[in-house]
Amino acid sequence: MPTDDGSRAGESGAPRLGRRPSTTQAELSHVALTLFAERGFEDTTVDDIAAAAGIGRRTFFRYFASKNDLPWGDFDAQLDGMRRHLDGLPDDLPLMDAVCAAVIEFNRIPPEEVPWHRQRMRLLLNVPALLAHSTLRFKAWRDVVAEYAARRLGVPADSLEPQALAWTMLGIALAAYEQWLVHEDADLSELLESALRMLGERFAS
Amino acid sequence: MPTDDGSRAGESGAPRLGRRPSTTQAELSHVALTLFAERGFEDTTVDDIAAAAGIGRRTFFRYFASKNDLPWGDFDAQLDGMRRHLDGLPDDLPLMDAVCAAVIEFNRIPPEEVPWHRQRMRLLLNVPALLAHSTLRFKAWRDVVAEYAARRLGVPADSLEPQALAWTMLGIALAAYEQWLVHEDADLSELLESALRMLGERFAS
DNA sequence: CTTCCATTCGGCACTGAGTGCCATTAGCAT
DNA sequence: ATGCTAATGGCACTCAGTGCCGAATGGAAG
Repeated sequence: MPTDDGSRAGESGAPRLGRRPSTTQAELSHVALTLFAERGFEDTTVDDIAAAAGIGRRTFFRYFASKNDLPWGDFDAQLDGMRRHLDGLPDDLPLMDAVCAAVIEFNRIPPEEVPWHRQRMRLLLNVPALLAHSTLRFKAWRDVVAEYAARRLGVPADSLEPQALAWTMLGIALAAYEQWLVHEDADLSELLESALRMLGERFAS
Repeated sequence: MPTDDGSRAGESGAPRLGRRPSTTQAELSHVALTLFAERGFEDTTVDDIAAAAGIGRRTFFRYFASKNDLPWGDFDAQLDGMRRHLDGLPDDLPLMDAVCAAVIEFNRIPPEEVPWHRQRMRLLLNVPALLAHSTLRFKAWRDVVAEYAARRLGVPADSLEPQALAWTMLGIALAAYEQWLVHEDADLSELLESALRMLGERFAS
């Protein structure tokens, strides 16, 4: 999901009432990522970003609740995608297979967006403040997995089994991401598959 | 490790030079936890804590790098303990068994400290700011696991297999903790064992 | 075109975390 | 007393985030 610059009119059939927004989340995110790449995350202030985007500092905080949210873009939309993908899977597919497939599918990225995604993830996993903040997003991700697992297992989503499973899948995904960031030529999907396979073998013993 | 109030002299055989510290990490942590229990984490300022402890605000930040570090106490010492425990295990014990044993051992807590530990963990896992900050501590925990696994497997500690394993163990531990916090009468060790067993069974299929 | 209304903008002032600087204080040794 | 060492804590500063409120913008109704 690259910055959808240009036409920022579309939207749903709402009659459009009142003053129109002067920018977009994606636009701001794009501007900020560029600044972060130049000066680094810590050395870029919210004032810098607002100024570069041509808006007031106060306005910035109407588009993003915090500076830490900038690299995440529309994560919730992604989550909805994964939720739908999971719900669309046949119930006779073994639970682990389903979850693994969803994780791999969720992290499939078009080749042309790989560089952007790499930069974003490098920021998220390497800047301490962002890594810390990520926890809150990861929780939302885990909830998607846990809720699916809970449905399949016929138990509450906050019970041990779905929760443990969700944590495990997150761990696997992040371990794969860390490898992906280190090895420029690596393929994320392959790393994920390999990590998932490894876990199965290790636990089977 | 409750607050070691009273005699704050002991230490090693250092000749003690210069002015003595006017308080301790444990003391501050204790004061803060009490305030958090009364007013909540967000509504307790660092000024409040410093005032309650009878020190200057500036001094507070010489004992703790941030307000978020207060509930963690001497986590590094705990980590050293786990590291030593792992290194002391026989090499013919299967890797997974060793790691599982260490996780359970690491989270064994004396019955009299259970209430305190519960309050601390409830804070850490329920207050968003603390949960986010926890990520950084969890990373140190994961590194201990990953380094042990790496040694046993004869691969670099930052390679996929140890990292994925470390993430998984963390996830299991936290899933167990969440259950423990919800169920007043639950036993943490049993929850951990049950979660670990579950993961094995699920992956074995 | 004017008026009304919804919605966004953005300045201002404020809180609170965290930091650098530095003079002051407390303990120990000579 | 003098000197050395280490901890203290006040002060001023930066920056993230928030509440308040008037100003700007654009569509719709008159």
